[in-house]
Amino acid sequence: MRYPKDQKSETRQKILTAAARLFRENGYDGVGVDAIMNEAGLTAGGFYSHFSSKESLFAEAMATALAPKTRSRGARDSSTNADPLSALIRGYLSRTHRDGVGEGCPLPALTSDVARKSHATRQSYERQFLRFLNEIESLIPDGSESCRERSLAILAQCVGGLMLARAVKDEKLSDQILKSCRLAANRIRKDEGLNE
Amino acid sequence: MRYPKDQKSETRQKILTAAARLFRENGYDGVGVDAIMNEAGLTAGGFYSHFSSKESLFAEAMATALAPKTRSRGARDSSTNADPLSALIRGYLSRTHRDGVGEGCPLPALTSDVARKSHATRQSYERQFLRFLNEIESLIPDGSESCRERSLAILAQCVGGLMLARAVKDEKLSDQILKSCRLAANRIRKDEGLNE
DNA sequence: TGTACATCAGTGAACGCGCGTTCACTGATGTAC
DNA sequence: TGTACATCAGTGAACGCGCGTTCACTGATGTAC
Repeated sequence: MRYPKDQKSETRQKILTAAARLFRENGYDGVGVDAIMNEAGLTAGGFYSHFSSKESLFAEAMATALAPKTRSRGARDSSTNADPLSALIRGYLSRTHRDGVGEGCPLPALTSDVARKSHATRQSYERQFLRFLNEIESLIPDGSESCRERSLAILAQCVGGLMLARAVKDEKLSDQILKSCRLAANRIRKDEGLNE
Repeated sequence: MRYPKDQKSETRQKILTAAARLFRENGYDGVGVDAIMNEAGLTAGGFYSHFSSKESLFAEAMATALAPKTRSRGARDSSTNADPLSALIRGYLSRTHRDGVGEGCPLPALTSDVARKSHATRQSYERQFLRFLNEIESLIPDGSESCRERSLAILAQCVGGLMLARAVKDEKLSDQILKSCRLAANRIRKDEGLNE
């Protein structure tokens, strides 16, 4: 059957959304093309009229997961605390974000997968990485010393902390990890510079 | 043929060593039992007289990689700096450690794999994680405030930083990540407490 | 001391299964006349 | 306006391959006598 115009791009988007969630939850090797297509309400065979390979879908799905809808990466609360970077840190290193792998930031979930993939995939990853990094940097008051260094340290603190909090099964310990990393990341945020 | 006594445990050790390296380099799904056995100088069939499954080998190999020989986890230099925790941080977040995945700390390389494995595997991981955490904590001067919090934050900073430094292909950026995380981790080490 | 036998670490072929990918086909819609 | 045809998103079966695991077998060494 021939489908209404725009249906193809909608389908493509559905596949991307399904893939972005399933990859985050199960890793690259943990989901098959079949499962992704089923999740999108389709059958496996149609996949290759939208994407050239599983890996290229993976690269696009990573970008989808990291890029747009400001909601992602751990619900940012609009609570009392006025500082937007502090709010981002609190949202990122929250229980909600920890328990919502499928909707969360792809960096803790997929970075080690990416590191073993092709040049093109890694390049795409790096673009998204830099975009996120710049977002953090833009939230540090202008003119502060060593903005870039502090952004990198905060990002690594967040990514490492969330990944470890997810891997550990003792919930007390997991909560401790989140809390310690929140404190440390905020310390970096507030300090004027990192140099001793 | 029947082999000299002690040969079996030596073989077992060879398999573990090979697995520990190959898993770190390629991830759980990136190496087969076949490749591991070949690396150990054996054929695939013999595997199951040493281990009950690939996953149980994985759990033991993680422990092997994280546990003993004080050399691991990024060569600790015995350089000018006297403080042992500072030396650990410098070694961990070094180019050498970044470029030597196969001999380095398994946490940045294998944590996301572990998070998707069975209860037993995760439990084994958690024991090793705590052991490493205690090692860091023991290097913080006694009586300092919030030792545990600071150890956790330092560990997450190290693990996250190394993982990101490896994933990024721009070497300048990768070096920047290492340096920023070194500074941040040392800042946490030196500060008396994390609470504001 | 010498001989026959039991052991069992390791071999290598085979198995079954799942996965990424391909392909001939379908059939509702858009288009040409 | 109506009819015949072309299109092409999606189907579903099939393919080839690699992987984890199994198993009958091998043969050098240890042990019993």
